[in-house]
Amino acid sequence: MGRPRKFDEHEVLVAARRVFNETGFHGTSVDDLSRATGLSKGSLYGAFGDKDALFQRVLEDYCAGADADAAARLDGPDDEALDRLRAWLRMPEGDIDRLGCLLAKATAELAWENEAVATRSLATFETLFDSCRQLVEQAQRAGHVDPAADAEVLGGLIVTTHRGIEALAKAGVDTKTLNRIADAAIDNIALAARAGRSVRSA
Amino acid sequence: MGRPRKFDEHEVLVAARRVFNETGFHGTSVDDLSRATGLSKGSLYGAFGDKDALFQRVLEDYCAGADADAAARLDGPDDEALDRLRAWLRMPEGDIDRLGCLLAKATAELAWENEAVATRSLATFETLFDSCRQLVEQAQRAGHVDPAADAEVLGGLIVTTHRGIEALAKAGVDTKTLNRIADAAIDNIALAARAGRSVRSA
DNA sequence: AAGGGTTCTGAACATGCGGTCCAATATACA
DNA sequence: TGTATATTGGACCGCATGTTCAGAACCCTT
Repeated sequence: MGRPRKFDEHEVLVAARRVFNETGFHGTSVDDLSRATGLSKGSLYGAFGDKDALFQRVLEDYCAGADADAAARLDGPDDEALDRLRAWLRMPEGDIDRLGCLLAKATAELAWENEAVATRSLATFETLFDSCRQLVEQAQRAGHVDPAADAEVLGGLIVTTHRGIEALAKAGVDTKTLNRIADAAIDNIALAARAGRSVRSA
Repeated sequence: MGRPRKFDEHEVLVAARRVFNETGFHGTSVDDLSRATGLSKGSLYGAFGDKDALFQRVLEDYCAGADADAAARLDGPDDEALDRLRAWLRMPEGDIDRLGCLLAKATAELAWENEAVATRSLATFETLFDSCRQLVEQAQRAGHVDPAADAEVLGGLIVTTHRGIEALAKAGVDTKTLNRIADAAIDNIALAARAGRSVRSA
């Protein structure tokens, strides 16, 4: 009964995400969203509620995808774990559906006033922490990272590097430089397997 | 001649920066700025021009300070260079006047539409790259980092880590975790001095 | 003391925003 | 085909925003 929807919900969320990514939450008007999604304002409100609710749906959709990607990254032989981490850090060719984009807006613009946004963002970050920790552990089992190293901290370091790369990319640093940095980050972690002690503690 | 200003320009810029940092550019109304600075809206417009111009002044003021700090960090003996980098990466106790704050807003919200903002932000990032490269070179001279390592890439990696830490801090990751990550980042660079080769190239 | 020049004040303005509503339309079922 | 139900797209409203302006306040010079 009743008329069925003419649009695909997920596609709308993706289109909306693109706009939010470009112009931020407060910088995006509902008219912008209407134009980008092809839905009229009335439809948007009918389907998703107000602008805040729509953003939260977009964020949820995005975080769910990021969580799934993080889980998928765990699949594979131990001796390729470092390569998977490396691939994750390097900038994609096609360009920018990187994690940080929306989360950066979310945490920078909304987290301070919207608890739900803050909570959801942090949850995805913790998923990332955990997935990176597990990948480091895989690399440890493969003998690519010092088994005595703290996998949790190294995993955190990788997430941090990822977020930093994304931030610098947005600031305009060129891809080649960022990819060299990504490689260095992985190489340094691999190197940690060999030495095992810092200069400081020596 | 003429009536003298009742306010200190730099103080106004700092107050404005604090507001921009909290609520972002589009999320901050001129009334907010008026309240925070103690200046009436008319005065703000008279002294700084419109909102965009004020933001650019704030950014310039902030970047200049960041540039100066970067230069100051270069002063000191070579064998303390790594410690200076470590201190820079660790979260300050007092809290958040960190670099990334305003630059994050600037690049995330305005860079895409305001060329001047993008240019100024990138310039400060390149100052940072250079200062970190020099610090790594100091550490190399002190024997704390492999002299054969690429100081430019390692410097870039440190800037990246710094930005990542700042991003995670904003996302709500606790300070203790972030400081462990900061330490690991430095330790890994120091370790690079010992091994010198990555697992990959082995 | 008077005048000129500059700044402050606060109210007013035009614009664009987020949010709401509704008549017309399209679909599914009986 | 007819009826019920949802969607649609645009018109509409109240409000907050960025911006401006005329007049008052103030300092310096003469």
